[in-house]
Amino acid sequence: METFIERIDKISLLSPESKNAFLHAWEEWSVPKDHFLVRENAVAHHLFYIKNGVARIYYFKNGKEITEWIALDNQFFFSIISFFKQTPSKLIVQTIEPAKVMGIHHDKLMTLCDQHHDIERWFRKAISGSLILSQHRMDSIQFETAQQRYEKLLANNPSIIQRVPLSYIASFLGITQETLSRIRSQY
Amino acid sequence: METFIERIDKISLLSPESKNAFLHAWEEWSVPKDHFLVRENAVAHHLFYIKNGVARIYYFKNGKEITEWIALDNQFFFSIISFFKQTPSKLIVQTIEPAKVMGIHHDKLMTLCDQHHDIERWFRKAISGSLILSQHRMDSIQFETAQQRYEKLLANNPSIIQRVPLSYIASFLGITQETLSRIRSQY
DNA sequence: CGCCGAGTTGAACTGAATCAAGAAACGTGG
DNA sequence: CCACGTTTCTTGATTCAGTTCAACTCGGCG
Repeated sequence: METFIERIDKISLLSPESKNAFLHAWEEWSVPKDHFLVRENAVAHHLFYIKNGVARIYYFKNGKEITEWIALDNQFFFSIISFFKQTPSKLIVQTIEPAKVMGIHHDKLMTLCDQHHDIERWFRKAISGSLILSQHRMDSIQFETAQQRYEKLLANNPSIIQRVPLSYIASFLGITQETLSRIRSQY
Repeated sequence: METFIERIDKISLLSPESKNAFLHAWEEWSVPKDHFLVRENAVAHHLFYIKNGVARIYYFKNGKEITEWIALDNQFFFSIISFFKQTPSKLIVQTIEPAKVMGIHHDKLMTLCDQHHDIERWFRKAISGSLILSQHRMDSIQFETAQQRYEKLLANNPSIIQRVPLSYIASFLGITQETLSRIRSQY
């Protein structure tokens, strides 16, 4: 299994000193199911990494939950707009399984970016990766059918079906629960 | 009118030396209407800034043109995935009006990012901005109706209607030309 | 046992796409 | 400056993927 350090190195290599400073800046929490990492209308102070477990990012739109992201083991995730702008947002970040979560505080990360050029580079590359992901997701939502999106999810992430309620997955795919149910019944 | 330097400063301030090195790294071209800045299946070597004129980013999907972005005066724009990965892509970047365009070569920018911490920071912040934009656009495509998207475009960018053919705008909004025409006829 | 939340199924509806003609605007050569 | 062809835009009829609303099934658990 991939470790946190391997995951960091994969994005961009750091000097030993930077790496040391960087790793010490992360906190680690063991949290139960349904634990809030960021509450509604709060500022997202942390960039997260989920070591194991599942978390999701969602919000309420006309009284309905919209799941914007689901993060499984060994993924970085954060409430993008709130974290960058350091302003409150509707987005809620919550675990949906007991989880081991790492987090680095925004201010701490900014300080480290100022002090260590290679951490700044690391962060720049991490964000580039998010931007690429975001573009792919947009393309998927705009041009793929519900069925295609579901199949892609299955292919890339088979375990998600066992671990995440159908309603969250549907919303994450940008469709209703009923539609997802109908798609699944075809198999 | 906003200058190139003001636009750079707005993203993140640079030291005088860095700014000098940075500004000298940009090339400037005066190009006619319909000039290719990046051709199909080519690698996007440049990050662009359009001083005046209009450019668009598009590609062919099942024989049809899909307009992914339209850049008007004083905007940065680039073929995101191709530029970051430095791999060929279907995306074509082309002017649709005579334009004054600035561009910085990928390798040059990477070198400057290595040499100047504050240029690295500048780039990081620029990308964060793109990521925020990308998130907003995704939200818009997923939840807003064609009408709402059109009205928002009108509000944010009234001049675009005079300067860009309807078919490009429709595709940029993620709808067909016919639908856009029907929306417009309601006024 | 009976309830309760998660998932399924059915029928009607809808926003937008598609396909197919027309109408307007545009520019190029006579 | 007009005629002609081409491109751009509009209008109409039909179709479709997915939503909505409502009822129903199933498995677990107090």
